[in-house]
Amino acid sequence: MTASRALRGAADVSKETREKVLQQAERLNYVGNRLALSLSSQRTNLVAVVVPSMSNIVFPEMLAGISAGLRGSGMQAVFGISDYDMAKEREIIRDMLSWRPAAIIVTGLDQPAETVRMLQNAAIPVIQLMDLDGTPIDFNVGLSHGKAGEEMAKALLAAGRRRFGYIGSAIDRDLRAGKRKAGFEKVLRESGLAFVDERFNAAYSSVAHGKRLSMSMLAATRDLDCIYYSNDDMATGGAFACLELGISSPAEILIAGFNGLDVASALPVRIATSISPRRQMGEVAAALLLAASSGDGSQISEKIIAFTPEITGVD
Amino acid sequence: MTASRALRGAADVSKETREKVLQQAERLNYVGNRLALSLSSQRTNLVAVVVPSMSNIVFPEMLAGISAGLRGSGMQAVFGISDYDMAKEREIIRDMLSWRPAAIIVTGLDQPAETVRMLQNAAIPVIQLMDLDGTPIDFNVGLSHGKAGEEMAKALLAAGRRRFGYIGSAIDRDLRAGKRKAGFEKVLRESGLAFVDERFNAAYSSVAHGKRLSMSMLAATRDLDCIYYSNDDMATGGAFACLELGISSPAEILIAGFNGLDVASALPVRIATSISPRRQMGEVAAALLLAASSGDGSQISEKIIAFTPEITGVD
DNA sequence: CTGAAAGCGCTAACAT
DNA sequence: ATGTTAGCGCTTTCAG
Repeated sequence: MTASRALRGAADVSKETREKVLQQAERLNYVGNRLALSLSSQRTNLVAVVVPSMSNIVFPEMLAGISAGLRGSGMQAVFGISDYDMAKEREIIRDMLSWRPAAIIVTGLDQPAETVRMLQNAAIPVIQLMDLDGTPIDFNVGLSHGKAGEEMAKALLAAGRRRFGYIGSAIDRDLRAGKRKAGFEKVLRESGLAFVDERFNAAYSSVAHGKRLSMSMLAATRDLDCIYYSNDDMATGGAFACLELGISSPAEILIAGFNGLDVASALPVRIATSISPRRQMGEVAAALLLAASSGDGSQISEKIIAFTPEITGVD
Repeated sequence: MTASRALRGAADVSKETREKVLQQAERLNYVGNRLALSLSSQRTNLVAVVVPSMSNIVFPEMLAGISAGLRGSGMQAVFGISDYDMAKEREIIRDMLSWRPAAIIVTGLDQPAETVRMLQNAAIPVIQLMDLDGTPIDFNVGLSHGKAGEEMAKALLAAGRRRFGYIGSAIDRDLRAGKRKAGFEKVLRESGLAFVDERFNAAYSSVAHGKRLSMSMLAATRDLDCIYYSNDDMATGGAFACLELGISSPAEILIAGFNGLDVASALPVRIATSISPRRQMGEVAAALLLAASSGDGSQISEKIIAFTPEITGVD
């Protein structure tokens, strides 16, 4: 018992005893057992996080934000990858909950009812991250992808663009990309417009797919002055296609994406994008959850924290 | 006791009883407690993984490989980010070991002595991933970065390149990039050559930094026919710089990187790169560790699994 | 096929 | 300042 106290730096241990304990611990290469600690104390330092993918840099960046936001708090993030599969996500969450995490962070807020029930039942802070379009279970940190699509369409229309193409990927699984497209289309419709051409890829977004689909669209028609992409990876491929085909961009055709990736801003052609603060969202989620589990709920004023992506490169 | 058996599908439970247990579990929204399970059974399903960064897509891809390789095994990966900081890595490892993981995967094999001692003391399979240049603690899956640098230099020399520049980032912390550079330089030296110009960035690699450093190098001298970069992110920035400056690449100046990123292969200019099988390395590490902890060590023939990166785009 | 006993390594609460 | 007791929720082992 005294050793236990000394090891975790409790107050009521004589300096002398503490020294001895620490010394022996060092000598024996003692490593505490968190399983026992957590089981006994009925609390863990685990934060479960579920992301849809690791192949798109935005999720790792978000994880880095969470990890950084948690640093120093003693909390430890545990990650699971759902591959954009709701059934897989449910199993991952079930599995993670069995570790009795202090909180859980999931991507988006389109979980099916059973997953929602599981999450509610866990009786821990739940944060739904990235998206804002839907009904949150508990906390919600993100941006409205529908609105992001709308705003981009408005900005492009204001800049005089009229003939739009759309290029996307796995639109059935990447729900947030779908919401952006829907928002974009809504604004187009309100101006009596529609996409001139649409091309999709069954697989997930990548620069190569963006380029390939762009090449095929541009081979079919040049009657375009803007192409909206599901994200910046795809858009980067579009920029490459323009460069290769000698299409002057943005003059002739403006490439528009979403995320504000590092690579997009360095591109030799200017592209339009909405900058999503994914790292910051992760940090904010971490801060929120720290506040929530510190018991002092009083300092939490809002359960929903909304970000607005900044649009750049339109003109 | 019977419930415990029924829940984990043990054989010796009557069908009838099992049904009843499962039904009640469902009704009560029962979620098992892994803390208790692991404490009691003296084993966990956790695999600790430490990576240096989440901002470079290669590490998330490696994690995705590990995660995929573990799927179905019941094992769960837990990730920590060291920010290329050996002291931080040590603390993360210490922390992770307190969860009594079944195995641990760390990036590279340049851990300081104290970390090595901790790892050895843990008495679990240790896999050092990505690099091969050094003395492994236990298992080692990766490629020789020194050799990768050498081979790239040889290939470039064979293709007739002679006047080389080097552009890198955080070379003091990214040891593997340093090994590639050292290998490259060694081969240059053997041909009586050396880098004409070198530029470094204190921060980590990014397309933007690659572009910036390339612009400044190309403003200082054009007496180059090849620039070797610390990796493909930086090299992509170099390709962008060439495009913007109207330098014909690869004809005039060839851009050479490392990793074989998706974006690099779609670039409108051909760049040279070594394709590192990072996802596959993750999968192999997972398979290895599964074999190692299944107790059946007999099926493990090699403790060191070496990959050879394929060089592309040199000519 | 089911149950009872003991214990995993730790901490909370209560002595001393 | 240190020690004692009980128990976290499960599994392992041994009995029935």
